[in-house]
Amino acid sequence: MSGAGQVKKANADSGAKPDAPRRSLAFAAGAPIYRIGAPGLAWRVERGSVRLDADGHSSEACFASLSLPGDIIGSESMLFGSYAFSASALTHCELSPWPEGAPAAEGNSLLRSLAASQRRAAELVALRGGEALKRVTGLIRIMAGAVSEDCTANVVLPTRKDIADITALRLETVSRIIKHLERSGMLHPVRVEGVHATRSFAVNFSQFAG
Amino acid sequence: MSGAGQVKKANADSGAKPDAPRRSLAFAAGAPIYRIGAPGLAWRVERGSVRLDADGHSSEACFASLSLPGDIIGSESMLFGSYAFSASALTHCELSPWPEGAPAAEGNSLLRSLAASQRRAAELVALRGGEALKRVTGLIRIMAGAVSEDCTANVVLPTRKDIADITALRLETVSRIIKHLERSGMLHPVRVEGVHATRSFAVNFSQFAG
DNA sequence: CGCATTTTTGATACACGTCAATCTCCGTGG
DNA sequence: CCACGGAGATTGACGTGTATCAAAAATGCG
Repeated sequence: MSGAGQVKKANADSGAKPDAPRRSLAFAAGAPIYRIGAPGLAWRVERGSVRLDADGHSSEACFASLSLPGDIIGSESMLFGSYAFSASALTHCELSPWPEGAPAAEGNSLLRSLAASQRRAAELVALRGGEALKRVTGLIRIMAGAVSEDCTANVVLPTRKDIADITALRLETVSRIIKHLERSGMLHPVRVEGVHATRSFAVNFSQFAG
Repeated sequence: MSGAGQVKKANADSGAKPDAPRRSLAFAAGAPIYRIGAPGLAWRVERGSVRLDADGHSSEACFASLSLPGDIIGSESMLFGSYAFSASALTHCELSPWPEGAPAAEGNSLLRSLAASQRRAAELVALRGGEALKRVTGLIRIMAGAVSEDCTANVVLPTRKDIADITALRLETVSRIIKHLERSGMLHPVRVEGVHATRSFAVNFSQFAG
């Protein structure tokens, strides 16, 4: 979603040995990664965030899942030969082919990604109920990842529209809430090269309620 | 949840050969199946519906997932040795140990249950956004399972409270919507032995909007 | 038959959705 | 360098779909 991101794909480590398989691919925020029904590989999200969309019966994509670093996406193609969801980059992200090692003897790896998938699904479910403020702060916490000792972290958020789709709110509501969090001092806009000024924040978790 | 269901467990096929492993276990509506943190097996839902709950930081369980016939639950215990969610019966249900065959060489089976888990998660996400009426009819459609040629099926629904937890609505809202569906002729109460009169319906899908 | 649980119904309030205008940020081209 | 235009974000005013609170009715069970 989020309209206009150009399809800038790039090989992340172009300096690698020529015979080695590609290590990872980078996608700009908003860029499509793969489309439902298309054939392709499974991927591991190395950095950034990815949005999965199910088949909205018309052309409008409907949000299905969120994937963060460590998550596996597109594994259904190993079974069906094609993707069951569309994927697009919520923020700048890097993916690497999965599984990386031997294709067999990965039973435990599958089990791990199954467990991870279920935990992520439970988090998503939680993000779509309860009051709007908690949904948005919940998403921010999940996307922030590692938090330093002083309860501080940096986040790059998706567009307001994408946050709205994830939390089942409206973009205007999300905008109001994020502005409110800024004014409360929980979020500080941070300018990062190449990232929209409205999407990169320093978060102060000590002020978070939950 | 739905409070009071007693813990009536029973071996479903008590007449089986004595040396054969247990085939399946039955649970009454509302009965707890296993608790988060406890050790145990993975199960396949054969009939009925199961609710999974994550760790609500106080004692109140918070809805995490819904499992229907064919779904695998508790597979995380194969990895961690204990359950990551609590499970309880939404309706009368039967479970059988999983995997049933040889414990190894199940790679494909894991892949299938991973794909199924992701599809189910996407359905759940869809049930928690949009207008209340569509959420409830969406859940009814999912729980109805097989639909006959004349667009008719039978469903046994969970309590209003459980439906509310699944759809992120309030129990009063759910009650109003179901009554509305009854009066519109989309739902007909059906009395079934052993099931609460307010939870068993014949559904007429031809009158459903979506 | 009487109690506990679940469901239904009503009245009212508010959080969020909706509609619409404006503003900021950026890239593009004159 | 500045005018222009588009995408995303912000803000305001207003409406409404659900939540909330409260009480009665139905259902199931001992």
